Amino acid sequence: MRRAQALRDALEQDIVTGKLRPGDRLDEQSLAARFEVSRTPIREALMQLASTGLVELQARRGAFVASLSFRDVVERFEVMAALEGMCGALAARRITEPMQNELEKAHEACVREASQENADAYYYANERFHHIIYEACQNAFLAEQAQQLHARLKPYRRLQLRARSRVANSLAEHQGIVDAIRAGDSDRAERLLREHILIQGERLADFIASFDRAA
Amino acid sequence: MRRAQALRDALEQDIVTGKLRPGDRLDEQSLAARFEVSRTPIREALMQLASTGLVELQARRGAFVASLSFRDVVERFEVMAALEGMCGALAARRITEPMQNELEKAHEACVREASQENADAYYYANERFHHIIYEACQNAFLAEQAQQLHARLKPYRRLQLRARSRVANSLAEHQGIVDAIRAGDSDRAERLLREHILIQGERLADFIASFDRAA
DNA sequence: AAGCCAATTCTTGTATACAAGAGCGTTGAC
DNA sequence: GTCAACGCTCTTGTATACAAGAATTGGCTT
Repeated sequence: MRRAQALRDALEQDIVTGKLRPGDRLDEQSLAARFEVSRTPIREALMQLASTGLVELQARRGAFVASLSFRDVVERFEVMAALEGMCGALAARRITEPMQNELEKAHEACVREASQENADAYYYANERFHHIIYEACQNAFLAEQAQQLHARLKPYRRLQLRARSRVANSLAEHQGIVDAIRAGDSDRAERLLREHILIQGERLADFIASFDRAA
Repeated sequence: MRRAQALRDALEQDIVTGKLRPGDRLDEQSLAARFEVSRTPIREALMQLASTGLVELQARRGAFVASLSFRDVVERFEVMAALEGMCGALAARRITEPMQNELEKAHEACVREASQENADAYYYANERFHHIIYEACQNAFLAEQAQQLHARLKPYRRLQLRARSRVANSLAEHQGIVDAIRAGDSDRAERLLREHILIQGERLADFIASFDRAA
């Protein structure tokens, strides 16, 4: 009945949306009761989530919603930068004409949404822009890895979009990336994409630092 | 009793060493009988292996030793190149003095083993060299990702070491990498390491191509 | 009164029993 | 003789029962 898969998605949703918060204990029995299944599929779902890093399993102590330290997050942004840079470099060499068109349309959508001042809509347009680059690199494994890490960093990426100026800068960076890919300039595409991500990490660091000072 | 973990390691060993071959069916009952445990920890181990990509789970059809297509392997070498490049770039900026010394000793060990014509010993010396670079980047997540992919590519990397000239070239490349890291030249370290890996992918492609022609 | 030890309880980890779907073989009909 | 359909078996997926370790609480000692 493939229940475990559905459970995995449900729990993932709860974690990403913040319904379950970092550090929360994930008791097998309670979850089993809540979803009206036995502990077996619950355990499967938890292990799958652990493999993606959303959940932390402590031996004989149970499962907890993973809480990334500041350092953990910065480290992941660094890796994300490397992966996206590689995607960009490969995309610049390998992108197909239809994909290039899609990329430019996605960029235009970002510009449109940014002017509407709708943070959520802009976020999704931005997400689509990046996903197209992942696909365009013609390396399914790389695309999958990039997408997985992208998803993992989702809650942290949203934080730093709140700064108004960041959106404007982000759009300018996107334009440069689109241009580099269209020109087939893989070195420039890689460098721009990598910086685009690293800047996000730095902005996040600023945000957290200011938060810490306020507290 | 944490049996699942031990089972995972045992199966992983069997797969990496070739005792279990790509495409082999992993029957839960047989494995349970062989390891004298119930199916439950076997299933846990299989799912963990699936998350690392060593095993492929087909719904309601069971587990199989994952067989990577030629394309899959090339894709993974591309990603490995990006990750190792990043490790090198960060290591050049962040490596500590003791780590630098360890790296140079590891390189010397490679040179020594290469002259002995002992393929296995060289392989392990080479592995240690790369692991030191992973650790030296001071990014635990990146190091973990690199190590995991490195392990996954192990069987394929060994293939291309058979060409004698490859070992000599590999040593020369290592020397360049050591120098770049010592000099703190992150761009050069990144480029050299990336090429070092991409060359392996290409040599492997040559090897497979020649194998296909012979067949 | 405070701290430590022990016992009980609660939770995870494993075994076994049961359900359901997929594959395969056999048999019957054309 | 061949093809198709039905049923059986074998395997996975889920539920439940049992074992073992961890935490907490209560009592005892200092």
